[in-house]
Amino acid sequence: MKTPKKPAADRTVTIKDVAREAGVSAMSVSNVLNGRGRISEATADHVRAVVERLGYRPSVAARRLRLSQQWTIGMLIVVEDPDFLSDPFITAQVTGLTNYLTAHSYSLILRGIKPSDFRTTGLFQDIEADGMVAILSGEQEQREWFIQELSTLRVPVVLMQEQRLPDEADCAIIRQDDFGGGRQVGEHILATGARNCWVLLPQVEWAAMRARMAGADSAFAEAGASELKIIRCGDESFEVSYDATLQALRQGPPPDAIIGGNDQMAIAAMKACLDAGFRIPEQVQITGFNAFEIWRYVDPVLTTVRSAAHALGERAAEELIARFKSGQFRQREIVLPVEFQPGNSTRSPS
Amino acid sequence: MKTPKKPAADRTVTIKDVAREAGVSAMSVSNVLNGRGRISEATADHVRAVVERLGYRPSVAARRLRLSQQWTIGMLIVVEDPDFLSDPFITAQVTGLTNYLTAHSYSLILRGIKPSDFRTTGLFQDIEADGMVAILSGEQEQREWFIQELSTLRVPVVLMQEQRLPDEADCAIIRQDDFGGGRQVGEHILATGARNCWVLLPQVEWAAMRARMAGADSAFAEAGASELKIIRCGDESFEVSYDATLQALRQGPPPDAIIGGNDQMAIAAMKACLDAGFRIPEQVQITGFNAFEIWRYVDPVLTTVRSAAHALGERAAEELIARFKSGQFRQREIVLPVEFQPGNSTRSPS
DNA sequence: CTGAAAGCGCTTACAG
DNA sequence: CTGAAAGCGCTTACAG
Repeated sequence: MKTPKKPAADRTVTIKDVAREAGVSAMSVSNVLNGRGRISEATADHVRAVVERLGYRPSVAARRLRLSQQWTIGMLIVVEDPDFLSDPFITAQVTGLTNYLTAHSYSLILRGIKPSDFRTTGLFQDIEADGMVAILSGEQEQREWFIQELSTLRVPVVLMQEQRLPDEADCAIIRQDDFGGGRQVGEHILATGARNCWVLLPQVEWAAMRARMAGADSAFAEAGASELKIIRCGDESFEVSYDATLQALRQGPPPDAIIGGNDQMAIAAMKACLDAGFRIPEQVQITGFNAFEIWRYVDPVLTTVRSAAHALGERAAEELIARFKSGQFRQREIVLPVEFQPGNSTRSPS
Repeated sequence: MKTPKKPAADRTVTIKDVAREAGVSAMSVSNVLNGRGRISEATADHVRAVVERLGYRPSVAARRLRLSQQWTIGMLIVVEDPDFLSDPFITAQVTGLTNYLTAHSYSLILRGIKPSDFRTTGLFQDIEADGMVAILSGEQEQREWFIQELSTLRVPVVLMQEQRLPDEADCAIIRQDDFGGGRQVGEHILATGARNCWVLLPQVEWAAMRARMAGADSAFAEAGASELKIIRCGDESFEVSYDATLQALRQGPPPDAIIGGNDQMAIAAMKACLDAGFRIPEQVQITGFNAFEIWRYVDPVLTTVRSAAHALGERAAEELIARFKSGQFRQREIVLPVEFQPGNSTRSPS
């Protein structure tokens, strides 16, 4: 037996095949499928039947080339940690983004990049998208450099959690009210009578975390309380935050309260305090930030701030799609509210 | 003043522009850029300089159409929970996948789909990718239906954590040794003297979770211990698992041990036991599965099984890319090992 | 209501 | 070593 001829079914079915089979022109098929132009119902039905029978699926690549539109958003996560989705604050943003995009027939291309790699090669230059969303970390100067690089793609850019609107025109920032949340944390702690407080921050700072601390700081400054003492952790991991807290506790008297840069760090600090023999919240109070699922896992339940991460992602998608339609961002700076959420790791205000 | 003419810089720079500017043909530019054909060094350098000066960026869409290759993998996550990235087991797989793909110049399109939506419309038919990776949940019958639908895309498919190799030819499954891990958990618990045990499972089962329990079950059956009692939780969330455990505890004597379907559920069960006044591990032992960061957050530290989630994602990408090159999967069923990790939520074997 | 032609921006044989 | 032509699979004016 000879090698059988490649069956027709194995070739890609194109719009021409459908047209030929249906006895119409390719453009009629296109019109039927896209609901454009005027086509008689009879023809349309017939075309649809042939499409179904042949299993025709339009080529997205051809459509993209023809219309120079990609129906795609690129999401860039620029963090040092290769396990870039381990932070629930990031995953919630990604989820919100992709859920909104899917509902509006857009695709999401997801990519994590290390800042160090970013400098050497354009690791996102091959992403052909109608717009980009980026989560940046690191120093201000580095972030500004990223933003400039991003602008070379010549597509609209939304920056998540960036605090300062860049000069680039076709760019919007969207963030939650970290400063306000931090301020509420500070006020709450002050109201419990705490005065001497620590702040737990990672070496590589997030702009958002800095804003949280600035908020707490402003409350302390107004109240005339002593300055917040910064405890630097190598990173945000449980282990490192735990060790940093324990070491700080060994070097002197404990603080009245520890303000964690996020929930993860706060929980590590809580464990460190407990292991060092302090009672929470009687001796040391603890606060976190973000209120993701883990915040309930600990005992006592963490006082924290409920963040709008999922909403941030959704909103980014919404604004971007609106931008595509109107030609410019309707708002270049968007701030979503956060909600203070008292737990049992702090005392009731006296 | 009249409307200024659209500046040249605003038009997309094509390969023709570069060719004209460099005084060569478009194909020479293409050859220089792709390192194909024989081009004199002098010409190549000149072309590269012009590319740089004009800020030329090749059109991926055109390249895709021409070569009918997408350099893109689609990742489909079919779960009921719209917050589909909240499970660290899933995010670790996604991260492993995209990290490997990025390193090999592939893009990842990420999409979460509800099983219910899946049935009605092809929510992934518009994804034009060279291959697909899917994480499926739900009943066996439903998953089989998904797999069939996926095969209509006519691209290679890798199924994560699927236990049974489907009939579809161009399809591979990759999973970790959940059965073996579950068996080790069972053996460990039996060795501590526990006999009367519960198992915590969500209503909507994961094939992997079922395998874990089957593993534990086999150890119990061999030892002649009493059957594992299944406690059904509405879902995997902290709240629901907590409530289900508490309710079960109220209805009769506590078990010697509770085997959680994953870490999250185990931690919820642990809290429920503690809140009900039981000591862990003296009165009730607890085990989880996966060993993600949260397993350390609790006290006592959870006995669990370290999973290979990140490696699963990487491996999926690797196998898929190998499949593109060779024309067929080199292995259709891949099982990665897991590692039992004893903590303090179980007693030492006596 | 329907169709023939042109073109989106590339790359692959095929010639020279 | 270099180039002119054809074509990937669509859709958009433009005619009829």
